[in-house]
Parts: sequence; C-alpha cells; structure tokens
Amino acid sequence: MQADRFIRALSALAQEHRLAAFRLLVQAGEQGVAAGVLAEKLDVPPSSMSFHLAQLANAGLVTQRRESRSIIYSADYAAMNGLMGYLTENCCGGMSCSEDADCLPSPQRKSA
Amino acid sequence: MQADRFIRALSALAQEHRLAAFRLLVQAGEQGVAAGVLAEKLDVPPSSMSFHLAQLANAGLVTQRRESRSIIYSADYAAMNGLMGYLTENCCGGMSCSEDADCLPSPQRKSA
DNA sequence: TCCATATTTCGATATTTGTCGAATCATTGG
DNA sequence: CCAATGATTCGACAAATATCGAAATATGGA
Repeated sequence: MQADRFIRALSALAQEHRLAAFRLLVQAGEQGVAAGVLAEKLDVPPSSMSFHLAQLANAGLVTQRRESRSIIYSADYAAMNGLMGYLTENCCGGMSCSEDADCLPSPQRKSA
Repeated sequence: MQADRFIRALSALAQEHRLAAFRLLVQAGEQGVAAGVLAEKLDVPPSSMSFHLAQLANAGLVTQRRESRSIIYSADYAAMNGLMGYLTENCCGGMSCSEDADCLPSPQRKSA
C-alpha cells in the first residue's frame, strides 16, 4: 500500500514544530534554512529539532544538503504537491469538480 | 495559535483508516457515505470507525447529517482547501507559485 | 410498546510519539 | 593536531494515540 508514504508525510506535518519548520522551508524556497537556524527560530533544542527534521526528511517532504558546517534543509515541492494530489484524487467521483463551492477552487488540479 | 486547527486536521489525516475514509468521502462528493458503510468498506469495527470519524469531524474535515438511522459523513472541501492553502502559504517567499510554475525548483517530477 | 438496526460512548490496554540531556560524529580554522 | 562549532544519535521517560468489546443512545418499523 503506497498510502503509507502519504501517512508518513501527514504524520510528519501533524506536529507543531514540524509544521512550523516546514512552512518556513516552503517560504524560504530553494535557498533553504540551516538546522540550527530553524531550532533557534522555533525555540526548540537542537536535538529535538534534529529529531523533527529527520521525520520530515524520512517522509520525503524536505531535502538536506551540507554547506560547510551547516546542514541546509529545503522543502520538496514535488512531494508536497504529490500529497495534495493524493488527497483530492477523484474528487467528487470525477464529476464536475469546478462547479461552485464544491471541490477545488485552488490550482490543485491533478489528473491529466 | 491558529496553526492548532491545521495540526488537528493533519493529525486526523495521518492515520491509515482515517485517510482512507476521508479519501472515500472526497470521492463520494456531497452525497456522502454512512458510518457503517465506511466501517464495512475499510474492514474496521464500528466503534473504531466511529472513533476515527469523530476525529475527522473534530478537525473540521468532514460534516455529518442524519438520514434515517444512518449518519452520513461528507468531506468538507472548504476545510481541505484551507489546509492546502496553509501549507503553501507564501510559497517560495511569495514569488509566482501557481501550479505548473515555479513551486517545483528541483526538476524531480515524479508522476505528474 | 417492543425489537432490530445504526452509531456512539466508555473503559482498559497496547502502541506510538515527543522531549531533551549527554555523548557522538563531522567540519572548519588556527 | 586540537579546539570550537553545527548537527545527529542514543537512552530514558512522559504524553498522546489506537484498538476494540461491552454498554448506552437514537431511530424506524411492526
């Protein structure tokens, strides 16, 4: 069951510090943010931050790269979009999903 | 903290049976699905299903209505879209982030 | 009213998850 | 090589979560 991958992603995001960290990374873009900076911004001990970042990485939501002594984390937009596509899959049974307030007003159209 | 609401939503979805149930509801549309039908389809005891549906409802992801003896659950598309909007807020620092645009800096497209 | 159906609430229990200090690992600069 | 810095792993504990049967709560039909 590949739903497991999405459950890991959702679990990863379903936590105060991780959600905040992920949003910071989403906003930071490609540039990314160092682990220590995230820990400081979120006022979380480095060990805890590391624990959380590992979960985000395990879920495939973030990528990491070393830059000198720092490890820079970045949001993986493809993974994020994949998750949102999964949630809205076959929305409304594939029927008219653009009508009124029903399904997806936002640009999350996926199939085809 | 307004983020609490989104954490509840993500926690609600971060569970095998709830994610499956929610997706079924998303696909079912306004018509919705009865609690018992969901329990049967997902092969989960009614009490457990009820427990999970309560969490989805508490997170505001689903609504319920009585129809004769059954309680019909439906996905709340507005809540779902709100959640997705929250995740992508100020994506890339506010630059152009529309779907096929540049929210995907890394060219690692998977299954589009 | 009585009974069957549909669902939820209540417990107890097992499992998972979050926290954080100490120790460890990796990198840089002197 | 050594000390300092940035980050992760480990271990123990606390807290939250999932499970499911039994009992309770609605509803509908005879």
